[in-house]
Amino acid sequence: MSKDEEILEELSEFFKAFSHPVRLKIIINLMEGPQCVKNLGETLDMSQPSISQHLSILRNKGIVGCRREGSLICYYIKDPRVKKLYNLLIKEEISWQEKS
Amino acid sequence: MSKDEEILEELSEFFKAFSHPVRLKIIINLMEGPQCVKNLGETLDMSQPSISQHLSILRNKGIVGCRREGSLICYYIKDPRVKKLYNLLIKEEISWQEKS
DNA sequence: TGACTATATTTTGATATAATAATAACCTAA
DNA sequence: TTAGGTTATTATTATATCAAAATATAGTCA
Repeated sequence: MSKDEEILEELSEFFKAFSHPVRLKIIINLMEGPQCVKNLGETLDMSQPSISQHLSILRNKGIVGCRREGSLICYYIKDPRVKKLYNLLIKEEISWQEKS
Repeated sequence: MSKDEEILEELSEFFKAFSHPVRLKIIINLMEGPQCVKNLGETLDMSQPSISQHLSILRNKGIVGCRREGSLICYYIKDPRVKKLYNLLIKEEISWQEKS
């Protein structure tokens, strides 16, 4: 695969991370700060395995990172492009998320 | 479906448009100006039905629009978010596309 | 009208993704 | 070490997406 094709592959994989409403929700939540899986599950009212699966997709793409904190595992936004994308296109659409 | 969920659905569908390398290529080409299907097919070296299928996906999401010009059908970027996204995240990655 | 060019749609089979349930792994604290 | 809480993985099934081929549609021009 040529260098150019690799770039397009990587970019399309990046966007694929945002192409599922649940993953969008997760990313939006993490934009407010690191969160443990348990909190995410409660906030989003979803089953633990489902959250965990979507987190593993985001992790494999390098979109998020995680660290253990005691008995919890904390996820955070890792890819700097996420913040840019969030500010440019996502933030303005999700008025319900606005923090004063 | 709640209003919020609809917004997330729409956003994720938008990003899904960018989650395939061929569609990225098409979008990048259209960012340089409207193109007919034939030109796209030649530029990207792909079969006509394949181009046409991806174009129809982009059309259904409102990402691109098209108009007939004589015997050709011309596609163009329609969704204003595309330009923002292109300038923010795509342009800088695709050095091979640079126009002097 | 008929032939030709350009584009779209449909169908099929292969592959990827998704949701759910079940289970495993890992930490902490008693 | 055992129990309980937290997270990850696996397996299964359903669904969606993809590529390729075949076919259909629509416009143009002789």
